[in-house]
Amino acid sequence: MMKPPLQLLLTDDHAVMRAGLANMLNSQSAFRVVGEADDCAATLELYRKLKPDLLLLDIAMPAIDGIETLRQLRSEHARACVLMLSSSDAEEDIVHSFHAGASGYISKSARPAELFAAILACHAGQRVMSPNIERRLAEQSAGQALSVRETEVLGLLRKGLTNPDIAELLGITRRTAKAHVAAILVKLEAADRTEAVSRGFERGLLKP
Amino acid sequence: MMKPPLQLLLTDDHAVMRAGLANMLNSQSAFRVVGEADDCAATLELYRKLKPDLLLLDIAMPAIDGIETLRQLRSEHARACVLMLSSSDAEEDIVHSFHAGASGYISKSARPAELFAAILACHAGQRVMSPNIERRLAEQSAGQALSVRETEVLGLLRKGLTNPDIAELLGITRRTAKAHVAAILVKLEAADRTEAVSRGFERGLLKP
DNA sequence: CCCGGCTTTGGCCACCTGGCCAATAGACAT
DNA sequence: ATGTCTATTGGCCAGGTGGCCAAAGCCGGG
Repeated sequence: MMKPPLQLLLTDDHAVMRAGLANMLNSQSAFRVVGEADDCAATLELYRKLKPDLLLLDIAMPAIDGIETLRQLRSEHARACVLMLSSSDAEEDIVHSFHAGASGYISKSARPAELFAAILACHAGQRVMSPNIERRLAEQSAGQALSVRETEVLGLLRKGLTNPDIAELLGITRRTAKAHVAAILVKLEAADRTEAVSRGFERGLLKP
Repeated sequence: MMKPPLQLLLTDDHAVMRAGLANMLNSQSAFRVVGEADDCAATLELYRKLKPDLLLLDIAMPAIDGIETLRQLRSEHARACVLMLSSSDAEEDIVHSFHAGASGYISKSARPAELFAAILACHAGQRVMSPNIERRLAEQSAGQALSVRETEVLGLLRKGLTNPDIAELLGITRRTAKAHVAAILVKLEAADRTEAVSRGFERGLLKP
């Protein structure tokens, strides 16, 4: 006796990836792709309509990224089962995904069999991670996390703002702006604000 | 009477993408995926062995990226037909791809039918680009290209080096280093070196 | 053969930067 | 309640930054 296939919803802004993934998953009797979305709005709409067993959600998307999409979905469907698909493996994405309520996180570098297993495990209520992702999380937890304010300041540094600029924009003194920058430099192990921004991109704190 | 299917070689570091793509392409009678590679070395090796009609090559790869892989392949097989697959659509990648001898360039956001058409057109000897990529190239040619030296300096800025640091490293005076930085700021329309680095990431001049 | 771009170099100056000293108030966790 | 973390603020200073003036040699395309 066969179980009915799992109903899957796919979200990825790359049509080629969606089509390939759908093709591959549908060739497995355990899965059935019932819908595809290419952005946040379509995902929420299809989720309401289709009530899939699991959502496969790509992290990197233009405008509203996968993490924000996940947040919005969660606020509506608290028990949704969502497996994040990542290309970057930036540690920030992983941490944020789980904070936003992801059920699992798997890299696109995973072999198909690993993906299948991840979907099943995820649906069975387990927290799923690619082996190499677990390794990364462990080794990189050495890097301090930026506070909310610091992340905000990093975003301003990126735009080329000086400390006085930042102070005015945030309504604080330039001394305080300077303190935030100093904290960022320490936490990102950067020699100056320029290297800090570059580290921001490397760590996924900043998106191109 | 059917033509024999086109023999395709697939290169992408993401196994999920490869498998999905292979699945999709093989479901078309016009195509046949004869090999898959996940890095530069495997690509060169399989190309020699299989002599495919066309190589579908992903741009973004760790260690040796698609563009460098393309260069190496070209130096060996001058007439190879290579269609670049991109996730980023950064203009730098596109320009460099064609410089390195790509036959075509298509975004992963393209619909499957567009991909099929691109493969056929590419094999027929045409230069292929996604419509939205052509648009980008036109509108962004406004941005000046960095010279070789300037690109080199941008890479050093990213590491947090000061002008004196750069001067010493490159064996030039600090005045000259300063001149290069100034040129970079103008061309990237950046207010300071920090914004320049951030622009570098946005434009694909720098890779995370 | 000439034009244009790349690379190289000098000095002057107002401004910004990051390191150093130390301290207070609020939030959240234990 | 005690403690840790965060955000906030002040002044001093050596050194780096970016804008401004201008100009030379070299190389490849027209």
